[in-house]
Amino acid sequence: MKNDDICEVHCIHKESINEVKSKMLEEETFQKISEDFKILADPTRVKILYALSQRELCVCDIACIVKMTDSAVSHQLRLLRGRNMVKFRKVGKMAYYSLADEHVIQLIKMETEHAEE
Amino acid sequence: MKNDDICEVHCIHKESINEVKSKMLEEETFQKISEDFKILADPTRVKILYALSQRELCVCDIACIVKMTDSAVSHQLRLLRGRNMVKFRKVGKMAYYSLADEHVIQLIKMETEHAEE
DNA sequence: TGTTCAATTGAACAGTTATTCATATGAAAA
DNA sequence: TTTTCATATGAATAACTGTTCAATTGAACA
Repeated sequence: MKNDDICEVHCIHKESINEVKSKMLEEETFQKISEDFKILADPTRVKILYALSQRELCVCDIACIVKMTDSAVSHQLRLLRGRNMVKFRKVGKMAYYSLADEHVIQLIKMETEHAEE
Repeated sequence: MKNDDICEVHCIHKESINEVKSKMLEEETFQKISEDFKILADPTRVKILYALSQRELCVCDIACIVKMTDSAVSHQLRLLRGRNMVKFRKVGKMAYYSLADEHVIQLIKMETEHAEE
């Protein structure tokens, strides 16, 4: 196996490595976690989510609030929809979006407080 | 100003917009928040931080644990150092890294629990 | 002094991503 | 039906990012 080879030769602290290795999470879990954070790694998306945490809004309103084109906002909403982070209802031509997952807002609020130091 | 123009013509819910707009954070704050999350938007960095939350480790050990080359790990550590998320002490040729900010681990743990549903 | 080795660094490459622009959809109003 | 308008979408572009590779640094030891 290649995994071990990387170390076997040069690594120094075998005990530390084994101890920490045994506590590591699944590869898949780390992947999932970073993918979730990736959603919040863009200011436009954070703004959209923050705005939606205040109240339900249509695409046009969001675009106005976050100062982006309708198209750009729509693309981001599509992404957020795919992640089940927002939901929407159609009324005529318009689409009203709202938060589907309050969890993200907790993360954002937590980070806001930490940033304000 | 261009900011208003985007809306003025077509936007529908002026009250909603004004209400939400007044509650929005500073542009700079959103920028800062998303930059912080960007750090956690990569599985290798999450693994490194998680490993360091278990104990102090040298570059070589980390490389072994996260299954990456020393070089790749060193590049990421440089980035994390720049953000004051890790600190290190030199002992001879080796560099022992540890967490400088417990806050990130809280975020990761929070996201882990949420991911395990 | 010269060699070895952990760590660092810069340049290059490949892969990803956010925005723009043009176009399409589909519902309401004319 | 035809036009209008909110939203959605695909393709293209530009900017960014993570890893690799080659080379360097600097400490320990022969």
